[in-house]
Amino acid sequence: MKVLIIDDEDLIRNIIKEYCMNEGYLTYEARDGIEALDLFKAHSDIDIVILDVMMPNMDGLTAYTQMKKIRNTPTIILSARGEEYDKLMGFNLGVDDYLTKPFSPRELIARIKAILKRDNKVLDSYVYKDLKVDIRAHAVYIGDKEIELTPKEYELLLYFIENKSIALSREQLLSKIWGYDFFGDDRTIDTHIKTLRSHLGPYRNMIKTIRGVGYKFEEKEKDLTN
Amino acid sequence: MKVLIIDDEDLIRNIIKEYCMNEGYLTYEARDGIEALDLFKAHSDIDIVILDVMMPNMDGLTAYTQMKKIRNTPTIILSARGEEYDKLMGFNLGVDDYLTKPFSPRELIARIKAILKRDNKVLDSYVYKDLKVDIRAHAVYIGDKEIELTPKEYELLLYFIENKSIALSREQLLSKIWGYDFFGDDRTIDTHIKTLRSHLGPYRNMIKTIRGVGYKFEEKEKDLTN
DNA sequence: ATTATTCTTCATATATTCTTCACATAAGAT
DNA sequence: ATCTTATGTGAAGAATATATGAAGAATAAT
Repeated sequence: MKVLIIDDEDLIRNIIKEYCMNEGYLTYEARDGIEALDLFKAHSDIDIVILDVMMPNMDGLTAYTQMKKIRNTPTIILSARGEEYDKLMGFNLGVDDYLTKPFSPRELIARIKAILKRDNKVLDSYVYKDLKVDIRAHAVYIGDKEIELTPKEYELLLYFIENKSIALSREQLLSKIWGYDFFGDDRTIDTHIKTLRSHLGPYRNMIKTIRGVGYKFEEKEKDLTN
Repeated sequence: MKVLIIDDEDLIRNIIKEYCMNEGYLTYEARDGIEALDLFKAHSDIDIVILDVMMPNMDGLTAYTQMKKIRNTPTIILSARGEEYDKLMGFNLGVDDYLTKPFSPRELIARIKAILKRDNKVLDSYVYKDLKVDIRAHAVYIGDKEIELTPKEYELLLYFIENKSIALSREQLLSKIWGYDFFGDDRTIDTHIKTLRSHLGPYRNMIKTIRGVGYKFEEKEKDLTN
């Protein structure tokens, strides 16, 4: 488990770090939003983010917004004041959890565990119109007909679903699905996208090409009538 | 219901015993792993084992290992040490439940009940078309003809039935059927799948291969017409 | 101890999937 | 409109995973 801790106060960071290490989690640390974003971009294997809203350079909410654009990683937000809570709600951001300082580290660890646990069995299934992905069965259906996907296609589709409406670069897809130790060609993605699309049949347009960037999965098929 | 209580502390043993008797369970008691094993061997009607990890002569985990070799009886492990490490190990070993001392006897009873309940709701027969598995008789039929399965094949089939429509990894099958202490090759599963399939004859396609993952048991034979 | 059965491993065969490449097509830029 | 660049696509060989057969090891039965 890898935790990204973002807080400008050394004391807080260290306490959190200690507790995380105690649980056997690996930690990355950042002092502000800029650092945090760099780390977040560089390490796609981060499992959870712990983020202080009050920070110099780039405030927590901005950093949070940016990170969500890159990847959908569970995040716990820390705040010194209760007022910030309203702000968060105002943003209507899908924050995973929220803690006000001062908090007990035990409480934090408990919440981390809860989120990671919840995350491990995130969705049992995904349904959009008559496209269904049953994760326990490791199967994909259109209507009641099962469509056979290869391992890579299945993983791709799952990753798209977990990150719907987020533009994903080829780099990102490679590192997340193929692993950091893949040194092949970017364009191999294209071929898998091709076959995945063809398997998705009428839903092929849910995978949208973003020229110069990569691909994005959206819950609306492009209009086929033109 | 017969409970084997293994703990070197008389006090703890007696408390557990009291509560068990209150529930109408019969109890066997052992002070250490050696005694426990003797009792366990002698009484094949033991329904559940409650085991302290810290004991003289033979420690709990060793005793646990030995018992698992003899029979697969649900086990609740007790530990005085709160370290997460032990807990994790416990769970990885396929223990049914885990409690850290001090625990409330009520909690223990609740867990015993949960396990026994889970254990009892196991179906006593499974039927699909003319494939019949009579669990009480430990026999499998296709039509009227009994098909002879080896122990591993039978356990595999049963586990598949209990987890139908769920993708099962080789790891999972190994740890559940072979036990956590099997250090052999993953691929030995394949061979058992092969022989089980061949024994299942016309139903061989109910065991579906999920490439890159493992196997899945489904209540529909793969369509052979295409 | 001997025999029979079952389990595990290994080598090989087969099937599927992955990757790359070349070329076609489409989108933006000039 | 043309050029440039990025993506789409089909095909083929490489890489990988699973299926299978056989043999020795382990276990249980006699």
